[in-house]
Amino acid sequence: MSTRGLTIGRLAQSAGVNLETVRYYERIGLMPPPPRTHGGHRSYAPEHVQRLRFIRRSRELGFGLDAIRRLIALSEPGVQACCEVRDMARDHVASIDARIADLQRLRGVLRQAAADCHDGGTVRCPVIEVLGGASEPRRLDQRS
Amino acid sequence: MSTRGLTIGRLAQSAGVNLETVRYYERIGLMPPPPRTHGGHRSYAPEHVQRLRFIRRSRELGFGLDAIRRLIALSEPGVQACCEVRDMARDHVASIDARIADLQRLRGVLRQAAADCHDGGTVRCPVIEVLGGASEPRRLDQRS
DNA sequence: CTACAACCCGTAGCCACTACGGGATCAAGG
DNA sequence: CCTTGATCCCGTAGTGGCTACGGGTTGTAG
Repeated sequence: MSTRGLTIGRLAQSAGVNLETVRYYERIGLMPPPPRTHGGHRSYAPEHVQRLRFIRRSRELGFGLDAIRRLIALSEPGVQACCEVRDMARDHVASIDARIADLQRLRGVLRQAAADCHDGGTVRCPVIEVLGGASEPRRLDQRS
Repeated sequence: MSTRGLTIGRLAQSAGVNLETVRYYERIGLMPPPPRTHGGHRSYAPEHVQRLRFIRRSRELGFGLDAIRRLIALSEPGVQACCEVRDMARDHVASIDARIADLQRLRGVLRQAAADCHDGGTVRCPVIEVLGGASEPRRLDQRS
């Protein structure tokens, strides 16, 4: 056969994604199961590259896989869903704003503590003091 | 016994941490295994509250559990390790800065795309266009 | 036809928890 | 003393988004 498709490795490479990740996306239904060769190897068409790039770019922009699933559905041709997509983008911007604000607060506290440590003039380490200090209960999120 | 310690529930409550999380911290060696009552229930002393608060506060400030382990070791009385602690704080500030910069970039792209969507004058959805577009390979991190 | 790369699949690991289930224990009230 | 109900015990599995491993099969270039 002359016009056979891309192997999973080439697909992954041309979309800039790990090979194992492609299989993972297929398992969770984010990439469609492609046709197989006689021997069972996956054989992809150029549309698959498009789709995988779309997913990667969306991930880069911070969307979760569920959101990406929705974005894919909304971007199907024939679906007039620009407003919904725009709203998702706006919501996401808002959550990014919140994350940034959060990080800036942490940054402030830590920088100050590290700065106080400047010339070792204090008896106790100011950073440790900050860590030991009390604070309002605040929910921890799952990031490091 | 009159002066018996706190139950795990009270400890968790007074440090503002989930009860299951305390047991998790013990499993991974972040909290020491406390004495037990006759019937096998954990019995904590006030120092444990201190330590758990330290951990929670460090988590809030974005340190990972391994880093916290190091911070705890460095904050033991008698250890003169203020500089190392300060360096850890500085490193952490740097990584927070990187994350903020990253998020601000995403934010810019998304906001622009959402703004272009303003009055539906375009044929295709600008947000979808952005998601479909190419970009430099960039490592994805594990956050949503 | 033989090497060897690339693929197959299932499973387990990562982080930092959180949740569940079925049983034991504790403290207070009757 | 006995019951009741809250709390605790432990082990295990699930979360998100991958990544890695191992042992076997297939595809392809020389």
